[in-house]
Formats: sequence, structure tokens, C-alpha cells
Amino acid sequence: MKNLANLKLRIFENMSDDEINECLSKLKHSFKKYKKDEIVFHAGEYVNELGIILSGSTNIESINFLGKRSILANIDKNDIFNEAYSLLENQVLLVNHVATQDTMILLLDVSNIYNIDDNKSINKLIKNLLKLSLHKSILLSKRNFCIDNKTIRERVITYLDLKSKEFKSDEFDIPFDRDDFADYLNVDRSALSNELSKMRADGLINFRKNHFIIK
Amino acid sequence: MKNLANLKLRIFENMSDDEINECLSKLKHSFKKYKKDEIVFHAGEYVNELGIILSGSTNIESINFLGKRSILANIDKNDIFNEAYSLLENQVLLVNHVATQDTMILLLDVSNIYNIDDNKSINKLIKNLLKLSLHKSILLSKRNFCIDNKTIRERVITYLDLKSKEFKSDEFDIPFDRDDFADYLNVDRSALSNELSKMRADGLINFRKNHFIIK
DNA sequence: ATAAATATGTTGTAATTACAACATTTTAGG
DNA sequence: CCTAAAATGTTGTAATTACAACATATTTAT
Repeated sequence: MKNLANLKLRIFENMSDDEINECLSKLKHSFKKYKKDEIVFHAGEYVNELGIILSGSTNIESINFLGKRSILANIDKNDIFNEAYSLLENQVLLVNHVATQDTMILLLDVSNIYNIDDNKSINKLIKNLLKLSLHKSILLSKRNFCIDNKTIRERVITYLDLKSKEFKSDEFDIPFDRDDFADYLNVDRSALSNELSKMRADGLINFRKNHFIIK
Repeated sequence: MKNLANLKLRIFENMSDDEINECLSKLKHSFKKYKKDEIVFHAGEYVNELGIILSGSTNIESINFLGKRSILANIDKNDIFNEAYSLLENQVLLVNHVATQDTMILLLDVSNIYNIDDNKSINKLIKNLLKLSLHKSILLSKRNFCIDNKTIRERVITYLDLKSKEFKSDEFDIPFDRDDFADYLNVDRSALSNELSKMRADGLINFRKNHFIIK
């Protein structure tokens, strides 16, 4: 269906085509396409499948007991999702995974990955999963560095500063519209718009839609 | 120095004494004791050592650019810390790890764990590290479920609810004093004390120090 | 046992945000 | 190109919290 080696996915890093195919022969898998706003995994499900973004992106969002939505992270090409719920037993999914655009995903059934007899290819895959899990932790922790600030302005500055370092540039697109950005920073959307305008008036930033310039 | 097999550590789950010793022979390691409030790892360091709590506990805390402290999680026996920074390359530690009581730690130098020739014991260790990394993600995500609520009361309820499920009881000790609890929930300490008193007056909870009862 | 230090609780006020309601701008569909 | 829908921006107000200052309770050291 796809030549996965050509995609240079980090989950298959340091693996030959043969090794990749050996893993895929041992683990059920499928390729699926999702359109914008389609839910890939629903909170409440028990899912054995690990998700790997081939193209496009998804948001991890949680809905609290009052119905308030939060966005925990934007997951991009190469990143994995649902790893904690698929690679550990008896973990009910607590979040939704929502496509933010047309998105192609590799779904890998990892339910018996630990039961496969000692196998070099699978061991390589597990090493890569470990690294990706750790990268994912860092991704998720970045939101905390934003939210741990008290004011909206401090949260915005922290977020834009992180993005600026990521892109190594003062000018970049963020993966959120205002509504998503507000739910990521855990603030009210209109309050965020208001604060962004003030920051522009104060000469700190410039922006248009999801394109930002730090001054 | 210690018979690690007897400690039934999850990092050595499903491993024989021989396998554990083989890993320890390939990876430099040491045992260290820390007293309350001692810092195990400082933000800003590059550390190759993975920490494994043998007894006691530590807090993961971050200090933001304004000097405000947040507590991201309390790490207990069996949990690991500094995994993302030691098992990935070029990651500078962004948080402090602080002992919250007398704490015994196994420090495992994992800087060349990926370079060791295919080895059954090391492969088992890596599988365990993957699982522990995923557990750690879930632990860290619990704070988000608290903080994503708007009011102090909602945050407290969410936290106590999670703890209640964890202990399978309406009565339990939390691992934080008021100051730490406030920094975990990302609220002001006095505002938290105030809200806790109101919740007691409203008949929702009872508490004394770090012992809580949900009604 | 007592004093000092630390932890927790209380209260009033200023600062900040959430929320609602509406205005303006941009996008998408026919 | 025009219209409807969606996204973003603006403003005023009520709600909530942070903060400061202080009170009370508990723990520690001597």
C-alpha cells in the first residue's frame, strides 16, 4: 500500500526495508485517511492500535467533567499517539485524537508486541518506540511550561518563545486557530484575542491568523 | 550493595538476578541517599543518569522565567525520573528533582544503552523502560486533568477524585503539604487553604494536614 | 516545657480573566 | 461575485484569584 521506508519515519529509524516488513508481518496494521475534524480515537475506548502520523496532523484534546475542552498537544508527522493506551494493558483512553486537516495515519496493532519471541526487528522497533515515547513526553511537557504562567500574556510569550526556538526563527506559523490556541493555553478565546491585540499594540509581536512574528 | 531483585522494581520486571546483574555490569550505576529538600538533579544540567526511586519520593518541579515554582508530579517508589533527558541525546534538563523525604535512589548511566550489542537482558530492560516511560506519561497527564479546570474547587475535586480511585478509598494521604499542593494545582497557597475550608464547610470533604476524606 | 520556626488558615483588596453580546474580517460555497 | 458561515476582534461586567498582611496552629530544637 505504501513504501514506508521512503517516508523516513522515526518509528522505523535505523531499520532496513526487510526489517520494517518483518515487523509489519508480525503486527496487524492498516492505513487510514481522516478528514478535518474527524475523530481518530474517542475517549472511553480501549484501543490496541498505536497511531503514527504519515501526513497531516491531529490534536490531542480532553473534555473535562463540565464539558470544557482542552488541547494538550498538536501531533505532527512522525509523532505517535495513543502509545500509552495501546502499549500498556487495561488503560482506557482519556482523550480524543482529532484530525486537524486531511491526515494519513498508520495504525499498528501492538497488543502482543511483548509476546513476540526475541526478534531483532521487533527489538529495534521497541527501541524506536521508547525514543518516540520520550519525545512525546517532552512535547506534552511544553504545554505545562506555558500554562504554569499566571497571565495570558506570559503564556503566549512562553509558547511563542518555544515555537521560535523550534523553528529557529522569529517568524513562523503555529498549528492552531484562535479557538484551539485558547484551549491549548487554557484561556478564554476572546480574552486571548484581546491580549494578542494588546501585545501587538505594545510592539511585542505581530500576527495575522496563525502566522506570528516576534519582535 | 543491594539485592535489587528483592526490591521487585518494575524496571527489572521479568528479569532474573543474572539478567539484572548483566545489565548492571554493562551500565555504570550508583546508589545515593538524599535528605528532604535535597536536589537530585538541577535544571540546566545535562545528565546521563536515569533515576529510579528505591525508597522515599521526589517532586518534579519547574521554575518559570519569573521565579514561580510549579510541581509537575510526585515520583514514588518504582517510578523513574530524568528518563527523557538521559535516554535522548542533547536534551538539557528543564526541571529540578527534589527529595521530599529521606530517599534512596539508583542512578543508572544509560548514555550508551543503545550501543550495546544485541543483548537479551538489555532488550528486556529496554522493554521495561518503555513501559515505565508510558506510565510516567500517564502520571504527568493527571496534573493536566486537574489544571484544565478553571476554578480552584474544580481542580481540588479532580485531584482528590483521581487519588480516591488510585487508593480505592474515600480516605487517604496526599503526598503534598499545602504549599506543594498549591504549586501542583497551580494556584495560590492561601487561596487553596481558603477554598479547602469552604469545601469543608459545604460538607464536601474533611481533612487534616495531608489526610483527606471525601464525602 | 518553652521558644522559635514552620505550616496552615483568614480576610480584604487589586488585578485578571471568563463570559456574554456584539462587531468586523475572512473564508467557503454556489 | 455575492452571500452565508466561520473566524477573529472588541468591550463591559461579574466572578475568581493572587497577593499581602496577619492570625492561629503545629512542629522542632534546645
